[in-house]
Amino acid sequence: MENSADWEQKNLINELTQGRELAKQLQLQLHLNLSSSHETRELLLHNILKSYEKALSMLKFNGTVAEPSPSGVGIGMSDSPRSLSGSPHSEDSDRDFKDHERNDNSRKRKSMPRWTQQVQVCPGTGLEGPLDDGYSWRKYGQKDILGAKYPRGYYRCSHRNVQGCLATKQVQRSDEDPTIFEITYRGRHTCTQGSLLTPASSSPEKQEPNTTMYLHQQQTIHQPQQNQQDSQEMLSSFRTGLKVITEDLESTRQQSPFPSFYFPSTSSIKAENYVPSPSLIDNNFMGNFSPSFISPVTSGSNYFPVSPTHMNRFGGNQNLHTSDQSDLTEIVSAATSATNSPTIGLEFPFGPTEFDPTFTFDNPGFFS
DNA sequence: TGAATTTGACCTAG
DNA sequence: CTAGGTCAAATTCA
Repeated sequence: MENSADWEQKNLINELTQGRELAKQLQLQLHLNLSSSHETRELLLHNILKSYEKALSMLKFNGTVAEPSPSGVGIGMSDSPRSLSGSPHSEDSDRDFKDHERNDNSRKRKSMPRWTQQVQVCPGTGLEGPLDDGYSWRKYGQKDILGAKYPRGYYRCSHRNVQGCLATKQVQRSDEDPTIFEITYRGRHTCTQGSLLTPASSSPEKQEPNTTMYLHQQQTIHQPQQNQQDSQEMLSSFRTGLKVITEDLESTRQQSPFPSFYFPSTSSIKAENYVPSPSLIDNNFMGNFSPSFISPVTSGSNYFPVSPTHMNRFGGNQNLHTSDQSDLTEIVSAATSATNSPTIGLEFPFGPTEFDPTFTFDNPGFFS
């Protein structure tokens, strides 16, 4: 496994290097076409370069240091899927079956991709709670978190039993700004939820009353590799407002060297869990992941106020992404970076008009 | 009545 | 040992 991981890592680096080169080329092109409006593009290019470089260094670093886990290709995360090694067995006396199940879950839990999304709701609406991301979730627990003012809610896909979908999410309200909810998704949906196409409408979720409540949304991706659901989730994010903080990078995607568009991500990279397990990759994660996310860290959070209208349109056009969620990912990262950068017009792969291109990037200092 | 949520206990990782 | 995450019985809701 380590070999494969190592291999993946190399590919990743290779990929990133290419991306960097491409960015450089673009930069050159820009120089040739000196047009005022392109200045911002140049800035973006710089960001891209920086992002790639940082990612590269990170990957290299991790490659040599952390990587014991089978799936852990990347960033040094503390989670070793196998760390469960010895404990569980010794104790199953009473809970045999439970144990099995639990072990299984734990294992998967750890190796599952994880990404965070922050959503801000409008205080005035009186609506509170996480928003609907198009999937139906069932709450299975709540826990007070140390240092957090509000408890964290644990949800799992309601199709878990029926379709064995292991996707889960955690919803944590920000103590500083109660209107902001941080939603951490884990695992991908293996179920076929029609709700994706028909968002909240049919969703049983009561936590989220209406999409109109969200003003902003931010997303932090800890792990790339997702499938449609990811993109869909992201899409839904866009649907509402959006803000994304792309954070991790994984760049496992090896096939498409270049995404339809790149963006420097200004967000912070947390790289907490990074586990591109072969199986996942197999599934097709890699195929669609765009490196655009490799972003250096920037702490800020940026919000994208998007009008409901746009969002709706967004949601309504999900089919556009059926085959390539990387677009979304990219979009997401773009958005993220966008939030911090100077005014720039974004062009989304699926059509500029779908998403309000009037973003204003206000990037104070890029990442550095 | 069935389904979803709540809640306290249990388990695991760090 | 502690905090986070999950389970499952009890409770609530539609």
